[in-house]
Amino acid sequence: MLQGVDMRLTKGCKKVLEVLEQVQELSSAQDIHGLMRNEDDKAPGLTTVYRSLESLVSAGLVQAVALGDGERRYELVKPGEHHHHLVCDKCRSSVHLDQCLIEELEEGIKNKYGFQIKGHILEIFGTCKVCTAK
Amino acid sequence: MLQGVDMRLTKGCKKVLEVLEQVQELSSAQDIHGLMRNEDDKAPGLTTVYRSLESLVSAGLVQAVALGDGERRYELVKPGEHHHHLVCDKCRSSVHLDQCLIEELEEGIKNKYGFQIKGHILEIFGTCKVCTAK
DNA sequence: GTCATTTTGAAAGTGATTACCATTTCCTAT
DNA sequence: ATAGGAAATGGTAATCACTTTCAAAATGAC
Ligand SMILES: [Mn+2]
Ligand SMILES: [Mn+2]
Ligand SMILES: [Zn+2]
Ligand SMILES: [Zn+2]
Repeated sequence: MLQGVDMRLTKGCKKVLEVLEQVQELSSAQDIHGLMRNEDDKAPGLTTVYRSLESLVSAGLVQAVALGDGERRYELVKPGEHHHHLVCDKCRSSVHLDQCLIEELEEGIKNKYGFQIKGHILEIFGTCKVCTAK
Repeated sequence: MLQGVDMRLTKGCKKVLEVLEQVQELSSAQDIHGLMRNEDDKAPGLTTVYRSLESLVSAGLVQAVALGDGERRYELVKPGEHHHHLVCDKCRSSVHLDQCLIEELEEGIKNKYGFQIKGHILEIFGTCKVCTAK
């Protein structure tokens, strides 16, 4: 899983990866730190968690997700890939979409506006199937 | 322009609308406040600017834009409508897209995932035509 | 082992946004 | 016009995620 990853795998990074493998929800830095410290008082400090997440995002192993509330979330991704979500207002669960809807538009936008796309944010909010049923 | 708008148009709101009509860039609450205070020491305070923006967004006259940095931006929109942007990393200018790419997907997502869409965020980053030319 | 480099983490700092709360303004009934 | 209650205002303090600082601890090449 970490084949050919071009980065120093510090203790902090390894611990963060462990936690992200466990929970498969979107987790904030503080969530991750809290989970670590629950089962080990000697787990990395919050600063290290932030730094590790930064490294892991640069390396493409983790993606950062902006939900528009001031709190960034993180999750494991297939190296170098990314995806978007349907986030439920009620239960905060999220459906992970299997394909990016934006990448296929890059060519058209480049042609129409002369704009060179380098990144994007896209998240969809609403009510999930389970919560609608209630 | 304000026909049939269902909200109390306070002094603060009017002043905010004035500023947003002038600048047609995405502006933060603090930008707006700063512009007001530049030309009038008695202009509404920052708290009022935030409150006014909240009302105007509810009324559908203004849209809030999340760019993923912790600072919300605002801009006038055609009442009840919204749109998305191509934001240039270099000069921070933004192209306002004429159609929402997500709304047309709502039906498909509803059918595929049983997810009822209520909102979304979508912003695209990169380098604009002008900055690429340099 | 020695010493330079990297990593770590508690505490302090930052910056946007929100909560408080006392004062002012507005509106309506008399 | 006036009194009184509701709404709006604005300075200050608080909040909260995140970043910076800097000194101590871990690492690793020689
Ligand atoms: Mn996901
Ligand atoms: Mn716009
Ligand atoms: Zn995408
Ligand atoms: Zn849209």
